[in-house]
Amino acid sequence: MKSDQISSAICLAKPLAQTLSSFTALDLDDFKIIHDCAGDLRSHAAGAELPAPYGYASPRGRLIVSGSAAAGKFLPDGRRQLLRLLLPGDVVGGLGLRDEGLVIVALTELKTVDTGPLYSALNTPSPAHAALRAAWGQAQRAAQRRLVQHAVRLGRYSAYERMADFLLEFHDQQHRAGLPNQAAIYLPTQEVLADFLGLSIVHVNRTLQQMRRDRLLVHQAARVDIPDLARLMGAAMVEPSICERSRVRGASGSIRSLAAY
Amino acid sequence: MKSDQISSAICLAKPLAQTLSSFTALDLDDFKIIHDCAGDLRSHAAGAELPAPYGYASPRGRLIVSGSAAAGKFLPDGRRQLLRLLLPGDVVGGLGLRDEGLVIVALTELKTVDTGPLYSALNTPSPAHAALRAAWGQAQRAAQRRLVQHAVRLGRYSAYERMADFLLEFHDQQHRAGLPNQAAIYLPTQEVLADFLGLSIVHVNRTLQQMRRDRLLVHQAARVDIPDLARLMGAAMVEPSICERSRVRGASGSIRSLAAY
DNA sequence: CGCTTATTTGATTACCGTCAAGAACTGTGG
DNA sequence: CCACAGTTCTTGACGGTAATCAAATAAGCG
Repeated sequence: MKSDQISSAICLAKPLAQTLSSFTALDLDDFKIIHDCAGDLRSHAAGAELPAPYGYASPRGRLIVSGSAAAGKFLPDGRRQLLRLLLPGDVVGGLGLRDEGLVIVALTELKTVDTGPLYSALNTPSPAHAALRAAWGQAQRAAQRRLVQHAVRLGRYSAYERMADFLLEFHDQQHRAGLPNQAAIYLPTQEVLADFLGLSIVHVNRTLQQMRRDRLLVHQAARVDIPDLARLMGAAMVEPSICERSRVRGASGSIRSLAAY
Repeated sequence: MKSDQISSAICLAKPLAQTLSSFTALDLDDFKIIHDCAGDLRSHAAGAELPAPYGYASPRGRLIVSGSAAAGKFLPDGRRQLLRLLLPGDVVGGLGLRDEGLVIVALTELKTVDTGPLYSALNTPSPAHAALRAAWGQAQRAAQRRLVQHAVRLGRYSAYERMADFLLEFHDQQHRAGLPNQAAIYLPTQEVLADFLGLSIVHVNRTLQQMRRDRLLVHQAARVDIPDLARLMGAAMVEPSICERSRVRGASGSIRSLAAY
């Protein structure tokens, strides 16, 4: 294998490695497993619906390496409700939440790879890769918590609260996956936001504007800066004290060691 | 063990046996396992919040044998969003969806038992109880599907659609657990309904009245009759053709054999 | 038969959706 | 480099669904 292929593969799997090690510190063997998930690279056009073998019905799961997608349900009259936003580092299908009945659509040009090695490591009950399994379990539980919180938002939060809470969650999701700038996140189109938050596109626009006027965020194109995380948490009714969104720090050392590998 | 104790235990576990065998036909050994779940019977007063060891944090899971409960999240200002309605036959905690961060409240006087034997059978990778594990897995996936559908309802369904879809789901849930009358279901108070459906109590009342006027249901006290299931499905935008709510029939034979046991 | 809890009803408000149209941004080809 | 078509974003006007407020039944229950 040539060296540029290796570095390319590292780049592909890095968001997953970052995300998992944000839950539990991994060792070098675990990173090798993740890094080996580079087979069967596939592209999907923006707006395309992922066929079952590459979506939740994928037998071993597929890792998103670039682009973004969303899982949701489509109603017969054209309405749709998105339930998960999928970013690089997210794995769909295979083990874990299958979310059956959901459709996955590519929001942008999307690339995925097969997760055969990861699937094998998670399935073997051997003591090896215990940390990897632990991290995987935590990631699955985090995804489940997000779904639960999403239902709570949709049922009982106002548009403003809903947006604030979502922005915090998305912020967490993106930074776990390795986004460097601590105060910035990147949003999908307002139409996608509307279908995710159960709002109309017009109301999403007005809500974002209101939050800008309230200095909760600075907003240019797809990039959003959060000048005061604490105030945004206030708007989302998140107790800053508890902060269940804590992260395991110090994993970056392991990431660096992977780059050396 | 005296004979009346046996019949009492059978009665306790029957909703769980019914539910599981509605997914996959079980054999006698499986029923024995379920029937053995009768230890550590506990009562909780109506309105009480279940302490962690008896809710989702229960190490091996607890089976609801009588009464009803709800899992949901409470907001600091008093709003609450319920996410699951728990009936006899439902198991909370232990294996399966842990739904962390959720609180369980007893809606009525509630009795639960420990599920030690079931937990052991599900955890042993032996070929014995394969059917039990399969049924358990399907039950877990059904619960996950209900959560997903709940989020879709909360996000994109009108109050009327939301109520219709919920009634169908609740109908399915109750009849899997063994409710004999095919056309009837039993509802919690309208306040609970409101907190589950993300509506105000007043609007729940008006929505139910409208459905009564539309002859979608006949409504006396907690009991609701559904004269025309197909029309209700239409109101909930459910394709009657696909009918993913299909049931494995013929399990009643096995249930009878348990009674003989 | 009072007490509490649950259901029902009316009046009013507001949040958010819909409709419509213009502005800004994007990439494309001449 | 600019005209263009196509998204995406923005803004205004209006309407409807559902929340809120308030109070009157009705229904369990000791």
